[in-house]
Amino acid sequence: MRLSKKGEYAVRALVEIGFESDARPQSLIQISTVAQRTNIPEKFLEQILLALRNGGVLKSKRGVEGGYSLAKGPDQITLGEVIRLLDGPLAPIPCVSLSAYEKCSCPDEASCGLRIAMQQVRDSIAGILDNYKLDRLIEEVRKHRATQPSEWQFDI
Amino acid sequence: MRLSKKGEYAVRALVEIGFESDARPQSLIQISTVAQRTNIPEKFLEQILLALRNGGVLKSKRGVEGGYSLAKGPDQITLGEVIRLLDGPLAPIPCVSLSAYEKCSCPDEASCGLRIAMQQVRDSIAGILDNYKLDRLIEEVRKHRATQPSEWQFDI
DNA sequence: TGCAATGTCGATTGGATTGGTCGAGTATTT
DNA sequence: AAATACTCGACCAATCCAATCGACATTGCA
Repeated sequence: MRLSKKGEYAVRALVEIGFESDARPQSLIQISTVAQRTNIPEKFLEQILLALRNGGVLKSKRGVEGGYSLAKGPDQITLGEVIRLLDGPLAPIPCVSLSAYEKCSCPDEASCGLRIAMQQVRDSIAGILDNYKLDRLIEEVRKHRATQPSEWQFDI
Repeated sequence: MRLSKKGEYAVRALVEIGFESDARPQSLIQISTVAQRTNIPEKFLEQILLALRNGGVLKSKRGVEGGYSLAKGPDQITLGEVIRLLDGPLAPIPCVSLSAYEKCSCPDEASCGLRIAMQQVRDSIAGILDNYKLDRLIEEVRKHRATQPSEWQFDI
């Protein structure tokens, strides 16, 4: 039932990128900068940002003065979307997944108790994460950094 | 965010064992029988039942005519307890786990957005699974088997 | 007493996943 | 052309997952 490092890093990195473009709109931020500020291994972060880009959450520009920025407003990026992109389906068991449904071994899904319980779990996780938007996380960090001028940078 | 086979099998096996002792109180049921009825590999099931026994969910009797039975009433066994026993903490990230707390890398947990979101997820998962009791699952199977005299036995 | 049925337990295994690294590309700007 | 970035694929060690094996301990019964 765990969130992987990839998923965790993705969220932390997105907050950093979103925070940046909140402060200076249209600005790009480089992998290496994000890596330093968040303390995420650079080459690992590279993979993660690439996945986010391919998933339509980030956009990138190559070459000198290149970098990453959000592909859409931080009010349109949900934790659910991000975590699914890096960690796969939220459902604890494939027979209750909408995005990656797979039949399980019980003969009658409708009456399978385990399935009914896991269905509830899935709905509840998705209900939370699909409504938790990036702007909310950025706002929290903004407040926090305003009062505590971040001795560390990696604080989401 | 997934439930392992161990967790899944544990629940399926417990329903079978609980169903049996519901039908014939005080009766014991052998690993091999549970394995056949649930279609779980016998040696793998052995490990699982042992863990459930050591966790106080099952009790066992050795030797001829031995077997397993529930260590307490099916109304006192929750899915949360069972899944924690086999799969570890429910929390998606250790910094929101009650049973296995571990500090994460953000300097201020109280204002960490990711943590706040995951806290909600944890509470909601635990809220569901810690209130979902075995008797409810057994009841569902009982109803189902009454109407459909189980061509398959492994149907939870 | 002996033996067969049963649970107990530790070791091992093959494969997948996780977390991460490396190095050679390719695009873009100056 | 050179410098700066992102892109992409291969690789790696460690861990976990699912399952299997073999030896052993306990019990009931003949």
